[in-house]
Amino acid sequence: MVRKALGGQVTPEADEDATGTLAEQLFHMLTEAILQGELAPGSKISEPMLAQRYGVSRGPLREALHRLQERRLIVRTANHGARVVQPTPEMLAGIFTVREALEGLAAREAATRMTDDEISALAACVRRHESELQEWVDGRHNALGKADEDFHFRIAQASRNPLLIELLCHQLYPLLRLYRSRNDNRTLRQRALVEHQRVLGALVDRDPQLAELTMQRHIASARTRRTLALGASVTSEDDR
Amino acid sequence: MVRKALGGQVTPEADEDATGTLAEQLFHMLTEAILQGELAPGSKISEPMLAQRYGVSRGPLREALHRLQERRLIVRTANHGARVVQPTPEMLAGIFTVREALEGLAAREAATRMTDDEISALAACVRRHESELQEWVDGRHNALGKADEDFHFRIAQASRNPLLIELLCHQLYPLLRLYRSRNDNRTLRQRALVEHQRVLGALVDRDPQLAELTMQRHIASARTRRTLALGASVTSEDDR
DNA sequence: CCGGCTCCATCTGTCGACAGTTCCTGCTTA
DNA sequence: TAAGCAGGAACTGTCGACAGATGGAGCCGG
Repeated sequence: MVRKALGGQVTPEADEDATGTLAEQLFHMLTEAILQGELAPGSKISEPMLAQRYGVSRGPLREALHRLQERRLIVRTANHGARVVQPTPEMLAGIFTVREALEGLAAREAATRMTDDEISALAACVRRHESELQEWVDGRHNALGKADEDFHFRIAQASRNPLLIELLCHQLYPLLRLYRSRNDNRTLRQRALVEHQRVLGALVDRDPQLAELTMQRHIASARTRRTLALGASVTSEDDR
Repeated sequence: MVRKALGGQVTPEADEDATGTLAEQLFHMLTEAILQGELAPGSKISEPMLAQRYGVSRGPLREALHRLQERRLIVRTANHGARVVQPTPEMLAGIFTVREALEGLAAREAATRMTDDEISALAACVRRHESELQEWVDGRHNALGKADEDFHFRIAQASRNPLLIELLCHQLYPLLRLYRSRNDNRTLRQRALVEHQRVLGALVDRDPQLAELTMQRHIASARTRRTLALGASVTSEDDR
């Protein structure tokens, strides 16, 4: 009956979802809606509108909104309502700076804590990434983005640090998806693959220092790519 | 009448507090109550009881609880209620590991971004710490703890990274206060003062690398002190 | 023609009440 | 006597409704 009664172990894949309570479901639905772009960045969130749209009352909806506020996906001002967060280049740079530190830490910890099975799974993940890159078809970049995220997700899990896992997987990665748009071309992904292989190699060698360094350089490389590609994304979009 | 009617500019210092809305007030009150120990770690939270205690309805209270859940100060399970988070030595170690990375990053960024005035203020903070240490009186460790936190708080602010500031000041530092108990003696605080002076020196020299390293060593040193002092606090773990 | 004021529609914040579930208590029965 | 079951009390989850506040439309005066 109880689904997450376990105390200290973290299931590597199973995300919490469909927990039964409406507020929980709404929280996940709204998170996806924001990250998918269904709720436009900067747009105002009307509680009655959303309540009708999802067929629920305003009570659970407001509870979900308060959680989204803590996740920095929406901004609430008293008596003015909530707005979807507006991504800025400065915030993106800040996210990558923090990510470089945290993912480097995760890779360093993973180098000593990862099991052989997990390393094998990670290697398979990289190979899948590679094969997907060979049979490239435009319009599939969505699946590729997931393969990339899966790589980082597995390393975060292998750090065995619940707080670090939470910060990376549940806070930084979602925020990054706000910026993940049409800036994935083949050259960049090939570059990312090479860097992933380097990190994997360091993990196979159980070399914490090298794992941290290769991961940090990978994030830094991704930052320059992302910020450069973001140059033309000045959205003139706004509504009040 | 309108308190924060401005639209696009964010006030650099003013923290949200006493916003008028009950859910917001409750969120801060409950945060303080948990961190102060008024709500015992691991204890169950009864919504009707808390609602009566603060003289509000369950609606705003539940909204505040959902925010606390995202801050990892309480744990909620569906249809079972909420419990104040139970600190564990493993979690403490994880917090310090993350903190070492993030505060090192903050110190590195602060070395180049901090203004001269901010450095002066930080130096004054360290001197105040020093003078308080000289006129030591037992029972005042609470004020000293604030002085220490103020030091790290200022450096975090000087990183100019909103996400980093949020993670450190609003997530990690509160979590740390859960463990801050009666383990502050004079020798340890003297040691901390010396380390603070080293970090300050690196910042005065505008040396990012040295600032990061001294801060990381300071956190690591604090970790060993804290975890050692925590040896006897093995609370009999159970619930449910 | 434009600036300011008034009134109103809408929304957010808050409350009380109802339904479903869980846990505890007490009784029944082997 | 102990295990199992039924009943009820209390709590969580959810909903609809009311009060205060905000923003805008429209009117009036300069």
